[in-house]
Amino acid sequence: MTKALKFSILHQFDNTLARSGVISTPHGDIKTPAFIVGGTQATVKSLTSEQVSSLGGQSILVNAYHLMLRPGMDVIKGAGGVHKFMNWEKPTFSDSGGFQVFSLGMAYKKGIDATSHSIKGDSRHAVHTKSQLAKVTDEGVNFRSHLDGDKLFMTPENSMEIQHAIGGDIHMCFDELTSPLAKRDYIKKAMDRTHMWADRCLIRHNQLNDGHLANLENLQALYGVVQGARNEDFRKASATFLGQRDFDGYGIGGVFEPEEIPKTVKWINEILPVSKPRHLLGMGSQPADLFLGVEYGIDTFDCVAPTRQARNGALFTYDGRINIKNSGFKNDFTPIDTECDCYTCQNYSRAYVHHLMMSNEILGLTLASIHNERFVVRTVDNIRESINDGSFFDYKKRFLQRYYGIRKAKTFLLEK
RNA sequence: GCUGGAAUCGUGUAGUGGCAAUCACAGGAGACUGUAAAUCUCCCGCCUUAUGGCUUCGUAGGUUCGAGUCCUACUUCCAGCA
Repeated sequence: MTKALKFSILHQFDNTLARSGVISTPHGDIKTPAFIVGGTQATVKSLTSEQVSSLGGQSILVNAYHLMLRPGMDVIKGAGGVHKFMNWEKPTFSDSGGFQVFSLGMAYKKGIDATSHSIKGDSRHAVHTKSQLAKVTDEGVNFRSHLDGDKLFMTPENSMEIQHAIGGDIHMCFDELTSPLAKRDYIKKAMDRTHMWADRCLIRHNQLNDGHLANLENLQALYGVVQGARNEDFRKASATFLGQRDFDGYGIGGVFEPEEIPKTVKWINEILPVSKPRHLLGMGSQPADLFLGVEYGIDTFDCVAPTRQARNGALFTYDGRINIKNSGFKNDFTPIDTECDCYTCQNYSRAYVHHLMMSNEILGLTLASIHNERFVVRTVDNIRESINDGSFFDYKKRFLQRYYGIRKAKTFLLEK
């Protein structure tokens, strides 16, 4: 059977799960490990597609739920697919809407802090609110549009139909994440449902791909998505179940805490077929996530944090994160990072970006986003090179010690 | 000069006899991980670790148990009239 996606491993790093390779799609290649840029609504917020390309972005991830609501599939089809719609010719991932089952469902207005798996003090009572916008059944998910309250029903099948209409290269199965507060029984139930949905996604996906056989450039790929929260037995069961299916690759979903990355990813990647690419969904807001993910076998990441944090003033430097809005930068005429090769650092100062952010000027969002996205993309590119030339652990140690300080970096360097 | 009005946090305001300091902006700091996010949280008179103490409604008096609030004078500003 003709496949939409080909994955070639170039280097398998000794005694680890880390590897480098190339994912080939109808819209070109992705050198892995790679950082996939978050472009939820068919836009990387504040950046043109040309800017994303210029900063080294190899691929963008768009979202089925958001694009279904607005502008709607008729518009995307009318444009000739998402690549033409947003003038992005490179490989494109699409997400299924599964994350919105979580963020508009269990997590909706409950103050659930994904990074602390706890409930923020003042909103404790909000656990009992019934205002969530998504309710899950085996058949699918009842949504209320977050835009206008409209009733929607999303299923594994129509998620695949939407993703095929969007016309990206790599799709995700429609899945169900569980709240960090969920009980073991529910985590199992959601995982089993995710598996059942994965089989339904695969069937519908193959039907839709059959319709593309006349023009092989339209063939699209599908990743199964591993769930199971923080439970080792569930994660391994999920990897086993999905690993036996004929997916083009795998997404790892439902990881919330950076500390979970090494062990969770290791449990899974020791089981998933070595020959298929693995994508860590939604993680990668700080350098340690990227190094540890790769070390334990991740090939691609996506994360909206670099652009979101940039819009809010938190910028990466090799010496740690800075908040460019802080008053100390008012008269600082040096670049955000003197070693950074991004467009912003080559042309503008901290004082200027500070001024733009304080004045709520939209150019500030763009310059800050270019810098952060370039910083993360370059970091993963450098990690890839370090795998190819055998210097991964040296590079990891040097980078993390400088970024976090020697003491904090130990946490990440002890992992094995 | 006359008449009327006004004066409260850095700024604009709320408070019209009962523990002054509401709201917004400006400012200070923090958070953000498959984007309900150019959003959210905290601080923002002074001293403080404070759940603590102190100060303060243009100035000076007065009325009252009690005044940012009522009365008198003054100062400054605004409007109108000369």
